[in-house]
Amino acid sequence: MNTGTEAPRRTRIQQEKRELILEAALEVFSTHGFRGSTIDQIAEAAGMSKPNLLYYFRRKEDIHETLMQRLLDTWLAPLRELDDIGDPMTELRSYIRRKLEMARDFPRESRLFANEILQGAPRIMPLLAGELKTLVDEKAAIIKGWMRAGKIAKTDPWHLIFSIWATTQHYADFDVQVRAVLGPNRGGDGRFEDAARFLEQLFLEGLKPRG
Amino acid sequence: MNTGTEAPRRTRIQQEKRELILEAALEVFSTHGFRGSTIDQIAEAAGMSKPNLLYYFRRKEDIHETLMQRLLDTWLAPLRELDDIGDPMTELRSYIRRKLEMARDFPRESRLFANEILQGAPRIMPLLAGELKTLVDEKAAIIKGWMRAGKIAKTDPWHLIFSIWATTQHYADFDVQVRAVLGPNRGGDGRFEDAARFLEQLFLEGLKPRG
DNA sequence: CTAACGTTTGTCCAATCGGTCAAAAATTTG
DNA sequence: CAAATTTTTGACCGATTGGACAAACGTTAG
Repeated sequence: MNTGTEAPRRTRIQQEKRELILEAALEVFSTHGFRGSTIDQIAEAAGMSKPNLLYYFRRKEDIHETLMQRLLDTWLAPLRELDDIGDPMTELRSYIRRKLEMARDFPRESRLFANEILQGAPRIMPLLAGELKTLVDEKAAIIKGWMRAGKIAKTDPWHLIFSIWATTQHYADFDVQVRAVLGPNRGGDGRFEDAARFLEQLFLEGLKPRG
Repeated sequence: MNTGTEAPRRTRIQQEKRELILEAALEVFSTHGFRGSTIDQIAEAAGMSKPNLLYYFRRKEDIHETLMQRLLDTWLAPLRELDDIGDPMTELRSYIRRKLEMARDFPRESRLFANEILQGAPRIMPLLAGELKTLVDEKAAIIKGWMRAGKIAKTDPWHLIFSIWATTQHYADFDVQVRAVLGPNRGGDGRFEDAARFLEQLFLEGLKPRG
């Protein structure tokens, strides 16, 4: 019976339907949070009946859990890519760029994550204090090395990472506010390029007037 | 009967109980969002029965609405204080500091706001595109004046404001993650001072190594 | 005292929630 | 084809939701 693979064996139709449900759930969870979302909403968004959805995911939590697991892998990929083989300033700049691109291309994933953290991270707390902390500490050490070598200004590497997260994810999580404030002209598709230009200058040179 | 004040006349006990409810609701709404919170939760947190709570606020939405109205006044106060009578760089620095202090002292208000925006700002959208946009445009003009005068580096004033919002509010909205990553030692009460030091340097000089 | 008014609560309601289940329908297998 | 298996659905369940309501309670003014 066992096909030999480790993952739970699923038919082609199961794979497709599960994917459909996860796509719908991402849409719903990211805009209403976990408790604010209903199975009916997700089922309707996925174009199937509630019992049918529950045939593929037995509990509401299972959908959310699967979604979060996938999210964290892709979400931390940019940070994982940060290493000290290249020029430090270039390395940081491309990390910021990649992060901003993720906010632009995967805003729902960003909001899903933000919702979870905002509400106290009840479902991923161990991951934050474990895997995430380890990764950040590791990258902070690299950055600290750059500072010691005089390649970038001496400052707090952890808060530097926080500031990159905050500024880039802001364009996904607070997108409604950003667009409302920028208005129809400046708030169009070009806003991400404006943001990229601004962030590059901010992290590179700050606001002190140039000579 | 009328005391002469314009506000709806309320007995002393009504004022107190309403305040109690709003305090409890802030706690609950800020951690579970609007849909994720229940009247029972708020009533229990306020130490009264559900019907008693509904005697002071007829609907769940009324509580949330009152909370949001109060929030926006105090929330935008720091930005309102920004004017061009002082030294630009000092003015910006103290705005950042005030904003960070608000994230430290009023994290629940920050999260309440973040929850609302994250979910598409269904209840305050007109305010964002109206009052908020007007205020930001006004301040952006002041900042632009500073840039023209060569007082600070030329860049996008709107995205500058966004970056200040993002970096400061991050310490309230993502507090759980910040503390988890920093760990018990660096994540203690001193984290806000570390953040203040870092942000000051970031916005002042950026990351380019100093000569 | 009593009447009037403001406050509090127990009880109830319809709607919605997450989830179950048996049976129908569709698909795959022999 | 028919049997076995997988997929889909309608009906239903207990729990929880936001809210209504009348009765009870407390307080104050005359």
